[in-house]
Amino acid sequence: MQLVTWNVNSLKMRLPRVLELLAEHAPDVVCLQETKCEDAAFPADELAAAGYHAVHHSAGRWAGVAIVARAELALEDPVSGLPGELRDDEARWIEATVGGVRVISTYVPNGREVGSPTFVEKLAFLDAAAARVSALRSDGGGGAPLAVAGDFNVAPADVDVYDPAAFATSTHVTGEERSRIDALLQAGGLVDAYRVLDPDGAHFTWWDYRQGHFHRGLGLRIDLVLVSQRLAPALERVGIERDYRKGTKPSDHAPLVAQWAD
DNA sequence: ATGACCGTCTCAGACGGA
Repeated sequence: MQLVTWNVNSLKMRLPRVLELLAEHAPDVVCLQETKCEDAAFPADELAAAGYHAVHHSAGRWAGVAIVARAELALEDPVSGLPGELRDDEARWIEATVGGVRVISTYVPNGREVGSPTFVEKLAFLDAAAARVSALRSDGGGGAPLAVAGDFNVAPADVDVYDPAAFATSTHVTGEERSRIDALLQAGGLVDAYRVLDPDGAHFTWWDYRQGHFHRGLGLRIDLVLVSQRLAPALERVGIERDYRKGTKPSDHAPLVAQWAD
């Protein structure tokens, strides 16, 4: 299976680049974040013309997540929302079973400032995510493996940050956030798929639009695909498609592609 | 290339993003 996760920063603005990705990679599944797309405006027809269908969780102008799959692959048992999240109107979590894998697309709250109300919401969201993957792990009757993909808004280690000193007082790097990523992995029996094949490399998935950060190599690795441990030996490729951060109307995030043998 | 972001909702400027 080939799975892509991509924070598109508006599906409406990014649709040409999304269709480009579908044509180039022909992925089985694409997890999208920040669709910023009302239900009525969701581009189902354009995706269908490309041979894909989708389930979508919308909050209107902000956030929004979707799971897109090849039309031949059913999107079974879709569930929107995360039990225990403090803001259940923000559309940050969606699940569906695709090809025997329980796939989740998530957009973790940014947190803005350490200690702010939204930072508290971010930590609570990560706690709720850990509880949810623990439940999915234990009650999976058929033992469906998990793929939790999305924009976690946490850089798991200092190597995932272009300048750790510059982030000394920032969100995305605190012990509180990183320990919750570790707890999420533990709760779900998951591994960070990117690190399975590249244990040490400094490679990023997000670069600020401002000040030429992309061209200066100043980014963060905050987009992750977390897979059940039993999938780890089957991983064939986990790569960041940097070219999608270039060209006409790029998102500030690059797609992350994970491929494993079925 | 010596300056410097993008998208949303609304229509000049706020708000969110990380």
